[in-house]
Amino acid sequence: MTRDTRFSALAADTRWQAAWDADNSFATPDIMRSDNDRPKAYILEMFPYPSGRIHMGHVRNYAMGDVLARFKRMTGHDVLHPMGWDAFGMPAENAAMEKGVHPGGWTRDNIASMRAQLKRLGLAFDWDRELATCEPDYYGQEQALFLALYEAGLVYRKESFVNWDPIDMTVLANEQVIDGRGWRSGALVEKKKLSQWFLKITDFAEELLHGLDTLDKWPDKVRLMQENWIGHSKGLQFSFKLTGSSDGFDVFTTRPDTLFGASFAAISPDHPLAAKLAANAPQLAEFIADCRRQGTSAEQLETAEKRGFDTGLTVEHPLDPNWHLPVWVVNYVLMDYGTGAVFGCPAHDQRDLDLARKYGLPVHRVIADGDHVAQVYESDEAYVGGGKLVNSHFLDGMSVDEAKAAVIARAEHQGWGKGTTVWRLRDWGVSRQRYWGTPIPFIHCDACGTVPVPSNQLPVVLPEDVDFSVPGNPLDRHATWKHVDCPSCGGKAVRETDTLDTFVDSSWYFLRFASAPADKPFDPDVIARWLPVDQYIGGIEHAILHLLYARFWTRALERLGMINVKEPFASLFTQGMVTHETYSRVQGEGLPPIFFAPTDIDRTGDGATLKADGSSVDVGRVIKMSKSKKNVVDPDNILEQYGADAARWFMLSDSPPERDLPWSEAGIEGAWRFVQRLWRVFGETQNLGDSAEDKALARKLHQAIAGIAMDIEALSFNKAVAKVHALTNDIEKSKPSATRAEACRTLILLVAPMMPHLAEEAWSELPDSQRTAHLVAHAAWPVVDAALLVDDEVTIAIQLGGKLRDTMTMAKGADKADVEAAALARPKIAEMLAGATPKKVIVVPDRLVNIVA
RNA sequence: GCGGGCGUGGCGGAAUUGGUAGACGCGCUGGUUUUAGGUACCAGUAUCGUGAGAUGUGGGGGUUCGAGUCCCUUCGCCCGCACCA
Repeated sequence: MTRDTRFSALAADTRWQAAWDADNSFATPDIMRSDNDRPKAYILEMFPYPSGRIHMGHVRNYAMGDVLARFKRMTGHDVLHPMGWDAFGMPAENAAMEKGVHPGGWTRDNIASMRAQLKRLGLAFDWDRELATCEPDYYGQEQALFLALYEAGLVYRKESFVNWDPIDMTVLANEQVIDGRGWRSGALVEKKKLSQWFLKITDFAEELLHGLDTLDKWPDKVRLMQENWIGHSKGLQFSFKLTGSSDGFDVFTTRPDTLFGASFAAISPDHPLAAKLAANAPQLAEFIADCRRQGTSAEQLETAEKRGFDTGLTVEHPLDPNWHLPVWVVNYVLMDYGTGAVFGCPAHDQRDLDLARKYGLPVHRVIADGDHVAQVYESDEAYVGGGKLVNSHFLDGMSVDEAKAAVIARAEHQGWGKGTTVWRLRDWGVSRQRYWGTPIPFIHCDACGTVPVPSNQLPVVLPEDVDFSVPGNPLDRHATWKHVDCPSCGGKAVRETDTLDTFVDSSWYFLRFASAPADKPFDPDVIARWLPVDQYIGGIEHAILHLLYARFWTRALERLGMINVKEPFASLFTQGMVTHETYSRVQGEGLPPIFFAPTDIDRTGDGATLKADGSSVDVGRVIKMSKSKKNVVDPDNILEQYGADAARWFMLSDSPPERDLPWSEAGIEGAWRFVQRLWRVFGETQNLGDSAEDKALARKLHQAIAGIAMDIEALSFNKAVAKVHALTNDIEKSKPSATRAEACRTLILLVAPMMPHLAEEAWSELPDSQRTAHLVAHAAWPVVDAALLVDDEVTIAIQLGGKLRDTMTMAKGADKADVEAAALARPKIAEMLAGATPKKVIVVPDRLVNIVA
């Protein structure tokens, strides 16, 4: 049989994808089978939103999970590696409005084309477990879970603000608010209060915080971000009494030590007192209305210029009844945090200082900053560091922590306040005034109030006949869907027309992947076997919200006794983005630059020209691939040109997986050339040459087997790739031998998780006697000969005063004294020492000798 | 603004976690093979210096026999901020 000198990637991709399909190679084993003694591996990548096309970020994410899943299969695990679709969400409704298509049809078409793209990558998914959150068999079960949480008292309704577009008469997402205006209408966005559904995630604040301690296989940065997000803080809650009134309001502070530096009390524009005062004060009402045009995001609130309105009221200082502080309504105090009111201490809080300087309020130092102790505070930068208390009566001389404790103790003793813990975490608002989401299974009845939909009437299915020609929620104006009989009294009633936040959909999909019975959300016994997910892989942008919500949902179901796991993801890996340089040309003053796609560009040395006319364009920074900057590379073109294995290989090469990966034409071509190079090496599997053994190569082979396995386990794919390169170099440099032939055969297995099509092709060429399975997909990872892992000689560095001067080869494990003597005996070293006796000699076994002269 | 992260040759990065900085790849330079281009193969490639050598991990300072790694400080870039997914 003659062998092609070139590996035909396209033909191999098709052939082996068909073979895996026919063989059902990646079916999930029945984990409940009675004789099962294999370890399990649940490998999960964050499921994608079906936008229509996969992008390189997906390719990278799924290539990583795939390598791990295939590797785990080779190392004898029961593997669950599923794929599905986070299929509800705004883009489908936007498409409906812009193109007149139905969100369902648009979404399902997108799923079909993205599924085909993923299949072309040769990903080892169990497609039988595919799910889409927009299908009633999924969201119906989600409704059942939502009702279970409701029964358990974890769901409630309250009034809350939304971004309201007064022209389009619709609720906007934060991303639809640009510079305070609606993205379509351009209208100034207002905050509007609506009655909405909430999940009591705050009930779990403490658990979610302490649970982080058990997640030792999560990145520290993610745990830290979640810790800060949950935001456990201890402080003082106390009441300010309004001067000349028995009324007052509560404030919370984490800095009770600075109480003597107070110069005003501040309440949120959304504080009840502000609303009460505004009723008789048109200017204050106008100020509050103005604040509500700021939008709802914390970022907008905190970056906006600090502004305030003096209500004219004053409150008594709790430590000195004769000291009166003015009460201001300020735009940076959040109603959702603490009590919605604070005292302002400008010297030691930047926001308060900004406000004080703007309105000429007093600024008193109470914490000494080194030698600076004067009460009058001059700087425009607040001092937030530690130090001794000054200008603070009985607190003078104490440290910040002592003063905090002293003030709290006095407040508790005198009865005007108490030490309190507050959480930054807020309850999760899950209401969305939109069509394309899971209907919230409730019915509003004038007589009975808000009534859950009885479980035998689930799922509440979204109506298909909806009209997107006018803005707003089509469910709300649907002619028939919302009108139902009350399940309780049988009278006329209306359905809840809000749908669930799509984060709810992604908060339990990993359970449904493991077990998806038709009549209930999941089977707890099966969940008990598969969960937790052994390796979860996704973008760092999900570090807080998605991951926190999924943890909460899992704990809530556990509290309800529905499952027995507390933490859904045992190990988390956050991969970096795929980036590309940008090509642009300025159009003229005031105009945004025009961007060009990489496919329209010829890259020359340090510049770039347009293919169409050869004119030059500017090469811009390397940034995340995005449609608006046109710096995207379509995976389909790459697959067609180079095949799946080259694409996968490039995604895994070079950049550490947690860091960004800059896509380049040169890079993918390099990967493609390496695929061809391996193909040639795989042609040497039967070339025994003259010698039977090549000890040095055997050593390198076994070091590679062990090293690559370790790197894959650690998801350090770039290092695994480097080791494959190094072994390939070693094989090519060595003379034909039985060892070399064996190394070539073993190399097939080593690259199989990363380049499965090439591996199958090479594997199929081996005689049956050299194959442990008919497909490499079923083959076992090669066994390491531990005796070959250690070298018997090591190179030892010789330093003089920490600078490298010489190296020598010694037997591994050589005695310290021998190593020292050998180093001192080196002619170069002796010459440099010139007979002087070293002060000190440091010997690091098998590593180096440092001689301090 | 708040929270988190990253920074090493022309480029992506490696460095057994305080012990020979630059593995491996890309690119580039020179050469061989090929009708030619591509492919493939061989050699070289941190910087300065003819050399011995010196310098070098964003900048500055420190700890240490020894720092890319630890500490302080500073600059730049990226991610998240609760209705994007």
